Amino acid sequence: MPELPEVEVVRRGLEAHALDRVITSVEVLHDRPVRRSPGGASVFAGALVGRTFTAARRRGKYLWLPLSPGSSAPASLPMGAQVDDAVIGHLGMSGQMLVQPVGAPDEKHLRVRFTLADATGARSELRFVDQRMFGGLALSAGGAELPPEIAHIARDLLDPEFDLDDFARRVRRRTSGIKRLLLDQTLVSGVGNIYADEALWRSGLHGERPGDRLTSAQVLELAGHARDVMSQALEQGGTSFDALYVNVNGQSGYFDRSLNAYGREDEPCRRCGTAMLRAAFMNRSSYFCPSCQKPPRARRA
DNA sequence: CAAACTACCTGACTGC
DNA sequence: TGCAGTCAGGTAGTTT
Repeated sequence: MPELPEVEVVRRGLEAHALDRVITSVEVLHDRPVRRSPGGASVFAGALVGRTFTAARRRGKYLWLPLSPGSSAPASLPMGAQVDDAVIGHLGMSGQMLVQPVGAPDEKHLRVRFTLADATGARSELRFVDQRMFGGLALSAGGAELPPEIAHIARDLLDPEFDLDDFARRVRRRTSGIKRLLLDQTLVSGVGNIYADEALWRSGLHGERPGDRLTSAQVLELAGHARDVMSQALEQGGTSFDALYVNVNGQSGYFDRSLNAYGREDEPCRRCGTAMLRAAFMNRSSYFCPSCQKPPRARRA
């Protein structure tokens, strides 16, 4: 499951292999991944032919690819509606962006195929592959700046402009459990279930501790741990786009070697030896050490 | 506004 | 062997 480090690897791969090439054709093999694109598959494909991706940018787990100028807005949209300044992408649970030679066998879950031609005319394919289709691609009027569709997504912990003090202030105004707040993309983006559990374990905090019962220092330490876990994963992540397929499938080795909390039910805590627990949380699981991460006392009524 | 819930997806796995 | 059930989980949308 791609989390922020994996998405950053994908962004770098796109930057290296998908920019400054003319899109000569777009084939949408399944409608669902373009479900949020205005006008659907036909507008999506039609608007992109002849255009060029000019950059690969990221906010949290969202990617966007600004486009070279187009001729006009698609006729099927209302007058003045402009939707084709960038392509927004999200990998969801199982999405991959692959660069393949023209004619390489289709992946089982290939959803969208872009054929690209470089200045010499040499062609390649950019493919969006997504088994479970939580992810998707969409046209946006956003352009080079943050597209409006993802304006609600906060900066992430690897972003030099992330405002730690503001984050701590906002967390400490909330009554929800800290794990829920870590996963709230309007407070901080890019933290998924795995890294949330890791950061909480490193901080010795239970995920149900309410935000307003944390000190500023605790929030700052937690954010630091979350940032460290993700930057370490990024360092160990793929170095070449060829390795991307492996990385995006979670086989980079990072998860096997470096996780201290996620997936370790009944295994000894690497700090104190106590058996780790698993608890149901938001239709998924939380893993924690019951000794290092004490649950909060019930709030007085 | 904040909080909490559900829907969306497919495939691997488990138990009968 | 098959079939039903469970689990994985990010985000948008709805409800309270």
